[in-house]
Amino acid sequence: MQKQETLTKNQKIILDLIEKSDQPLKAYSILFDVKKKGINAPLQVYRALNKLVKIGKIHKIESRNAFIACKNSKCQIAKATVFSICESCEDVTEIHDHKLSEHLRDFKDNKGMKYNKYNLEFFGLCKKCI
Amino acid sequence: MQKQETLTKNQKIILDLIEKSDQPLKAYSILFDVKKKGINAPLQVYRALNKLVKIGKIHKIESRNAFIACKNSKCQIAKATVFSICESCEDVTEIHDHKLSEHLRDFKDNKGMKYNKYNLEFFGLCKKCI
DNA sequence: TAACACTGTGTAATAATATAACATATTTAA
DNA sequence: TTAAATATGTTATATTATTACACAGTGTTA
Repeated sequence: MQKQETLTKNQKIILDLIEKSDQPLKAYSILFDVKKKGINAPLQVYRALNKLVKIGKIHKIESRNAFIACKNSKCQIAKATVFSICESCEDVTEIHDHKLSEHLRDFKDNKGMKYNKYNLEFFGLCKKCI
Repeated sequence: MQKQETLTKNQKIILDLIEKSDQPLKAYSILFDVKKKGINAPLQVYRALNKLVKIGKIHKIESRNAFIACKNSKCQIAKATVFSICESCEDVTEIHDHKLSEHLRDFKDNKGMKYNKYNLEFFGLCKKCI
């Protein structure tokens, strides 16, 4: 069981917006969209985004500087993310593959490093774009 | 056998610099360092970086917006990269793990997507920082 | 209750990362 | 030897993200 986070007003507004989109949103496009709700400055957006990432409600697509909601409602996994990204249409999908997750979770390098997180991004062409 | 790329002057200058560092360098720190060699503008740096990434001589650490040389001299693998990143000292190491590479290379999602590239970043604490 | 830590807010300014647009030069290939 | 492709140099600008400061709310804890 995990502590149920209570979101603040700004965090809710921004999470709502991201959850309504099935594709990643960029910080300044979020800013544009939430101006009508009284969020005026980049920092207000980034603060909310950082918090939402931290608690696993959204993930950052590092190669795209964009943020996508985690569809896995029970997801506490801010720490183990896998995405597929179409380089043509930029469609992004989060991948939940048990075997792959296991493999990555159990991965040990030869340097004695202790991992607590990973992010994997696959690139290619989606069905539509092939 | 692969076509041996001939690098231009700017590309060589920037590759040299990155190869001399065992840690990732950021574009504007590269710019600062190569100003004495007559490279004056961000775009000159980014153009060289993009080319070097494309031919696999360097890799971009997406989560850090930084560039590291590929130590694997035979590396044609701009397309399959794995890194370990220490979140305390920011030490970055490229990982070459045959079994892991195989697993990732062979990964198929359930959406019929055709992958041609992936990037995996592990985060944690290195030996020194534990 | 007051003192404190902690987290969040709002605002302005600025830093850091990256690309567009244009004119020109060099290299490669037909 | 012309055309296509790639690279250069420069200026300006777009995009992404943080610093710094003043203050407000919430929950200890003493």
